[in-house]
Amino acid sequence: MLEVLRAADDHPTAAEVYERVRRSSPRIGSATVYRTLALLVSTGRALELNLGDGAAARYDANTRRHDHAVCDGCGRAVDIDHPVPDGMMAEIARRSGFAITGYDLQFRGLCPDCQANGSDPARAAGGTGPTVNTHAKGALHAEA
Amino acid sequence: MLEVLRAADDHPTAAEVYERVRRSSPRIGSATVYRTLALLVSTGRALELNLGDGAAARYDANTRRHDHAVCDGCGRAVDIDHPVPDGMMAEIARRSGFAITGYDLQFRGLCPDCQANGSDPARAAGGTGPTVNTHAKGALHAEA
DNA sequence: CCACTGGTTGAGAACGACTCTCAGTATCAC
DNA sequence: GTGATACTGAGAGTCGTTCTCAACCAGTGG
Repeated sequence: MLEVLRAADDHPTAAEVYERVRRSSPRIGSATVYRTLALLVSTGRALELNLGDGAAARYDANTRRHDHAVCDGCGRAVDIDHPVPDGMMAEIARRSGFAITGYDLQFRGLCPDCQANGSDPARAAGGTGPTVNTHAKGALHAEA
Repeated sequence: MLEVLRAADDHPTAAEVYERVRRSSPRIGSATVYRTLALLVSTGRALELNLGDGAAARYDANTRRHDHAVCDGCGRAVDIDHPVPDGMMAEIARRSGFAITGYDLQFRGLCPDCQANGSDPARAAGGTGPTVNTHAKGALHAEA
């Protein structure tokens, strides 16, 4: 199961992981996939991502701290490695009174493929992309 | 409905909005609440938030661009107004190739109340907080 | 070899959040 | 009043996820 996750360069949902694992172990059940995924996350061997489109959680075998850029066109998510400056964290902790332990940053926009395919492609570059319309929710926090 | 949202200084879920609206309009149905909420979001009069704990979406009548700090203890979310520097956006756009239209930033940690009530309070300060255990998912991306 | 124990599994039911469908109702112009 | 149109509430349906439970398995002791 970890192998499946490591082999995936996209960020598969639990359902996608289930489907891929089933190719090698056809008798596996979805409960086992969810259980194992939760175990991997709790032992720090995988990361669970909520990419804010209200759709299913996604999983990532890259456990280093990193953020994501999510395409409003095809739903694809790519890794971003560009930490928020410590000074900003400290400033926010000071202003809010919170003891900040971590953060979660996602950028929204159009991936290079969707930019090339027009400004509002109908998930042209997809493949494993979700089927929900992420535009309504994708507008969340966006200020073009 | 907008009034209910504006009167709320927390970030109510759709179910909480439904419950509050029902006090003044007892015959309203949940479908109408979801429809109206979606309308408010699409016309830019409210913001929909996915606070990454896998729970229900939350709504916010504060439509200015802002971020949130979410308490791992009680689930409370407070507004943060501290934009990511433009230079960082440009750098990420350049490196990823994305046309970035917006972003979504959440900090995780313990709110002042939960810090005062011990390091792992059983949602002591709650009230309208969600009932799910956000710790498993709260660990998402956190590096204490 | 067999019985027992404890952990893991798969199937399917259950759950919560959300969306869809559809009949009923209100509103409007005529 | 009549018909067209839009909106509403109730409830069923969908989707992602979790729970339940019987079946299975490995290990242990006899």
